[in-house]
Amino acid sequence: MEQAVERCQEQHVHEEVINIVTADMPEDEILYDLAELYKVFGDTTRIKILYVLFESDMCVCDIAQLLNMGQSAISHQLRVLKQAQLVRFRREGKQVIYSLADDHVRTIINNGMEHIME
Amino acid sequence: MEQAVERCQEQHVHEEVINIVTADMPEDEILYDLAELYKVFGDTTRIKILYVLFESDMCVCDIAQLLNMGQSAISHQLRVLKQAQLVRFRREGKQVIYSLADDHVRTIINNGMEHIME
DNA sequence: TGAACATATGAACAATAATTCATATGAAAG
DNA sequence: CTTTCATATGAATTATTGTTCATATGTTCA
Repeated sequence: MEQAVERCQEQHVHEEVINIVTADMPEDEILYDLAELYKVFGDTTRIKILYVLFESDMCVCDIAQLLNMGQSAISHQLRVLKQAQLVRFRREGKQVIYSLADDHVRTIINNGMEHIME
Repeated sequence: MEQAVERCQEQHVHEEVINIVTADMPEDEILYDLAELYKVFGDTTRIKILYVLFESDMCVCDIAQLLNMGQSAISHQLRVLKQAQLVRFRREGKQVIYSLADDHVRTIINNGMEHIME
């Protein structure tokens, strides 16, 4: 991660710009969290799970069935989604029902859709 | 990727829901593209590059310098951003100047920010 | 309490990806 | 046309991640 500063022969950015960039760049921790969030969206299986949950709360087993995947794989991915606070869950008897955490999920996915649909 | 269908003892989702989910789920290719797009945002270095370009168009060397990273690493990541159509570039003499492709980038990043800032 | 079902979890393996190093390409200036 | 500077690219290495398999946890019902 550490690296010697590389420098153009002549510097091209104005001092002013450097100051603005440095001032506006969020803390490393925030940038890290942001990247972590997008990583969560960066997997087809998880995207599919979210799409399923757009329509209806659902138990693990039914999600696995709908996506034609193993229960364990879905469970692992649900954990990732849970940690990112994108889904919530409640127990109902033997089952665990998952649902979307909030509407950010829809917003974020829709924005992505817009971009790739150009 | 292929997997035997796993099925709950009793099926819990209504037939109706299955139909809706199946109807509303985008093509696999689209879901793949969507995941690919988010993967691009899912890396701190690329997020930083985008933040830098929010403020000003910039050559590779200056980006590397601002982020205190190697020229090669930045160049590799710019290629990824370029492929995702998130940045554009133009040649100016010996330098290659990169800039944001469009405003989706800001929108997407801002949405992510909102989520993690809760 | 024990059997059956639903889910979670840890280890292992395969696949991806980020950075570095070395080098190639390409432009400009002498 | 040769040197220098800016960038791109391929190979190698290390780190990360998704899925599977086996098994543990936890709930219900007989």
